[in-house]
Amino acid sequence: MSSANSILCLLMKPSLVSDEALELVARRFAVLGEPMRLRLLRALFDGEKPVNALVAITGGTQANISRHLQTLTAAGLLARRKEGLQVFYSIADPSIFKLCELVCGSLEKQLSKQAGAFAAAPSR
Amino acid sequence: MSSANSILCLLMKPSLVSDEALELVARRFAVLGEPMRLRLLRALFDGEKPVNALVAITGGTQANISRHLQTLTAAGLLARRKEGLQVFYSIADPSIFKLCELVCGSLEKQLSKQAGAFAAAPSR
DNA sequence: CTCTTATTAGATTATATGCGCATATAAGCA
DNA sequence: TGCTTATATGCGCATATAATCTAATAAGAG
Repeated sequence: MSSANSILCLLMKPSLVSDEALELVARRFAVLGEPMRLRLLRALFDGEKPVNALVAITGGTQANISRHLQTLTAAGLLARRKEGLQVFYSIADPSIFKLCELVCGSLEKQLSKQAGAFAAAPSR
Repeated sequence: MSSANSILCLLMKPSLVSDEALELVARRFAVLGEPMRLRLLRALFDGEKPVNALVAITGGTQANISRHLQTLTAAGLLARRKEGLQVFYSIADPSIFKLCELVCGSLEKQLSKQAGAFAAAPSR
């Protein structure tokens, strides 16, 4: 059943996606829609790190970082591992990688097209 | 240069993604983070439609739909074509399809795993 | 030109959310 | 038991943005 639904998704029939599912999707995108949270994900791309390291890397306040980590974890994107005083976070959902890839590629293409509109303007 | 950057992206080195690029990515995710905008995209998955049709399908007010269409167009996700009195919108960025696929799949997996945590709890 | 229809734009309000401060909890150590 | 470090959270402010209302523009018909 899960795979059948997945196949529908693959067959590009999102009109069959229910409104509830759509809200979940929107929520996930919204979670990814904050620069600081993306910075955290970027910092975690090469492996798990404790909170204090993430605070140092991102330059945010400890409280703010903790909140964002909570948001990301609640969304199922990060995993939490406690070891003594420290808490280690790591990326739990590998789909993040491809998402980043896709959006990066799309934005690149879009920007280079816009740039080309200036440089390669025809004899119009 | 563009392709080199793309390759870096493909090689999973987002730590090299600049903060500026990261803001752009966040913005794109944020645009996709509103349910009504996803409903508009869903309505457009099978081809271009005029605004009044989108208003009817989504059930939103005309003014609100217009604003969201503007947001999506400004983000480069939709294309606008005017024909007489009507304005037709269509999906301009095909990466949307794969994005939806990825997130849908990820959420599906996540939810079924959560469900399984209840049903298939071992003899613990 | 005037009327009608389709779409967009401005202004306003309501809601949500990021951030920082202070503090609370938790874990280890003396 | 205190003391220190690491992390989490309650609260308030500022801001961003979604939704609604009221017009304003644009395009065709009479």
